[in-house]
Amino acid sequence: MTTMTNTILNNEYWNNISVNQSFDFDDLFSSAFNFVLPMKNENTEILLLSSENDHKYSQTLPTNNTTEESQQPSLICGVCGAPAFGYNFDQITCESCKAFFRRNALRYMPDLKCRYSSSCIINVNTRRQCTYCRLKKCFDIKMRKDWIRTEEEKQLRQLIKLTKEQKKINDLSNDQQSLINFSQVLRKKKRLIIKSTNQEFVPKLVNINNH
Amino acid sequence: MTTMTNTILNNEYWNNISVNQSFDFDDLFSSAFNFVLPMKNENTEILLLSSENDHKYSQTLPTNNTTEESQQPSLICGVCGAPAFGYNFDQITCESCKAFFRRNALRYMPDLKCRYSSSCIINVNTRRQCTYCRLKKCFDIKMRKDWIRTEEEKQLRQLIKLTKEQKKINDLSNDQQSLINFSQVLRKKKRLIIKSTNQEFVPKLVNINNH
DNA sequence: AACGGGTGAATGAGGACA
DNA sequence: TGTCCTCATTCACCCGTT
Repeated sequence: MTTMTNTILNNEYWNNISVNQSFDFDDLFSSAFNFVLPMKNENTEILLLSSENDHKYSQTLPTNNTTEESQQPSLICGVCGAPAFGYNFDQITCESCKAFFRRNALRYMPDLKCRYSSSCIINVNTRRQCTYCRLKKCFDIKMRKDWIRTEEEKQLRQLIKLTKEQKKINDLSNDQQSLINFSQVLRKKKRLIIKSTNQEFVPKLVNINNH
Repeated sequence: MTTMTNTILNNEYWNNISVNQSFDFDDLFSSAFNFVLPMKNENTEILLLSSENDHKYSQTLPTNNTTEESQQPSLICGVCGAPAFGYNFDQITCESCKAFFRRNALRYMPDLKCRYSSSCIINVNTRRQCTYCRLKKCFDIKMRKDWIRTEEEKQLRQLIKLTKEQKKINDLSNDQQSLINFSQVLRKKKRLIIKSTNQEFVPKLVNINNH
């Protein structure tokens, strides 16, 4: 029954996109949307049932009370509906969807294939069950993957920070003490550099050596 | 970068996947169920009781059990009643029923025909005696066979893993070269710094890392 | 205060082997 | 078949920068 249809749909979809060489997830996504018909998922009922859980969930959460004048408009996550406390990647989301987005938004979509019809309902209870649909929903509500810092950016920030420290030390007198501190910073930086060579920041390093 | 490799690999993979043959056991099962008289299930009460079921997603909750000795809520397997330690395929089960379900849930049901009246009582001692009824009970309590990874999924995961490892190795070998150069640069720089601790070598550092 | 990142215990999937 | 292990993922919490 539906499983069959879903499977076929999925395969058709994936076969199609594999032809397409675009690496832009956004493109992949929009094509996915055009392709997949909204269809009822056999899990739907289960998912809907679980509203009790939702209730319990919101109950138990520490409602940032602090003298109960928590004027927080009690935000809810645009992805899963859990309580949220602010914006993450340009949309109101909970902590877990924030982390989820950070981890997954840059992944290659086909790796996250949905088992069903790419139209899973995402809520607090089901969010863990389908990475594809959760991520799809993140993009749906327009979370910005371009706000995730790249490895390069992270390394750069670190270096800048260390450099600042270094400069501070520099500005101090050049007595023995500062020398000692300095070598500490140097060591730290060296470690950082070595560490960074294990990651995808490498191209930069390689470039340096190629010239 | 390596993403490219991943992509290519993945595309090859997806192109090669045959238009998968979906075995749908739901159908088989529903017919099997029509066949079997609705009978009292000794675990039913447990299942209904299981507002512990809400505990299911308590991972997201701020563990209410804090003060208490975080004793496992002493869960019991919904299939055989043995001690359980968490959810497997969406229901609380013991390790052995988990393994049993993984191994059998995708089998063709008629092969497992019960030699009695398809109403065997399943408990820790009897669970091995009737594969059919044990499996039936698994489905009764709504274990999800669709959460068993398909061959496809397993292969994909494998592929992803291998690709990552490959990448790491690649990066490493690249790095060996760059590391050598880098440490040379570092040494040089260090000498320079020690020689002239009072000057503004800092910008130099930044520049080097920016290229 | 907001909102980036990082961490580590817990969870739950598969696998090996007796 | 059942036990025990490995490993990827999740998310509550915390830190740092702006």
